[in-house]
Amino acid sequence: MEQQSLNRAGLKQCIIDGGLKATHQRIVIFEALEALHGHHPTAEDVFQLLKPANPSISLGTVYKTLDSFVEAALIRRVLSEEGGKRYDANTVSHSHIYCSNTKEIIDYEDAELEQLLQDFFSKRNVENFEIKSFAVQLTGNKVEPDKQISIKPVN
Amino acid sequence: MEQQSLNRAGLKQCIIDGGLKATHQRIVIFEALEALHGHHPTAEDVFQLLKPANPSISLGTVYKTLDSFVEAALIRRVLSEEGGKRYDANTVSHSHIYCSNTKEIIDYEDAELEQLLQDFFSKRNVENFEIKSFAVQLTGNKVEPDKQISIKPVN
DNA sequence: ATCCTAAATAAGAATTTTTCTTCACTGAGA
DNA sequence: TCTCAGTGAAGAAAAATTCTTATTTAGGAT
Repeated sequence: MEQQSLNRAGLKQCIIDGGLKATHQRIVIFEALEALHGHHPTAEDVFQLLKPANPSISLGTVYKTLDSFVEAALIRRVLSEEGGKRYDANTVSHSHIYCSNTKEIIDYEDAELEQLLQDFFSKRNVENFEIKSFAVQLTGNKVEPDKQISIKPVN
Repeated sequence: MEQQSLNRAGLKQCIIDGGLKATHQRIVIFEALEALHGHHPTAEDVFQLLKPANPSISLGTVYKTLDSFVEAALIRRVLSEEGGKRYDANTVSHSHIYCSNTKEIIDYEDAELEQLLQDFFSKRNVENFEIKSFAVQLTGNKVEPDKQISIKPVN
């Protein structure tokens, strides 16, 4: 409980620093995003997580708040093949792997890769564009050791 | 006209090779996708392009067909921050630049970058994943020389 | 060439996702 | 404390996507 309070003060400051009023709704929404770290939630996901403890919160507010946060660069939109809007409180430059089987989006952090691209784009000049960020999008299939098909021999 | 007929035969074969029945609707949808090369259209975009010449085509068919094409790997879904489903008939590995001002998605083809990543991922082993493809997503702002603000001095 | 059948389509209803509108309310500075 | 621009709730509205059903069609078999 006390740690949550501490976090809340921090979150509040973040929101203010982003140039937004630090309302209760915004604070709990930000909190939910941090709780869902690595899950790349939709507005609906955040809403569902919040509802039990905040029965009066409105889905419209969640949508609007998430977009305000993105505009204030407090969070990011996550690129999606599936067509929904997804958000990520992790603003540190990182990449994602999209699993075409499970439709999951998984964080992929690779310092070496980051450096490689950093170097590349510091030299490379992209015509007519002021590049602000880059990330690698990997597509693949999860190889789950536990989901291996194993036919147990009779006897 | 004759070239279109030629293309149609080719497209038809593509569709069959993808394991799908080559219906008229599928052929004209594929044709529309090629015409919209580099535009990363939505289902609605394709529908609007097709409707004048194919008044009986149904939007639902366009949605379903595009998904069938993706499943058959004839086309790709384009990653989007905006949350809509976008498609691309260009299956050659390439990257995209997202312009946060105009919300446009622009193709970025860079052989050197492709090679760099190819090399990187041929060595790098991503745990629990069988990587099938990769692409760089750039975010930035278009610098349009013609859109410069210039205040003409009085007199 | 004709027939047959599984697959595909049109049409529109239904569902899901997102945005918008209105009005009441509240955070934070004067 | 007072004020007010910004914010929230609620739900209507709009946009995007999927589903249902009866009808039609492609392509293989006859």
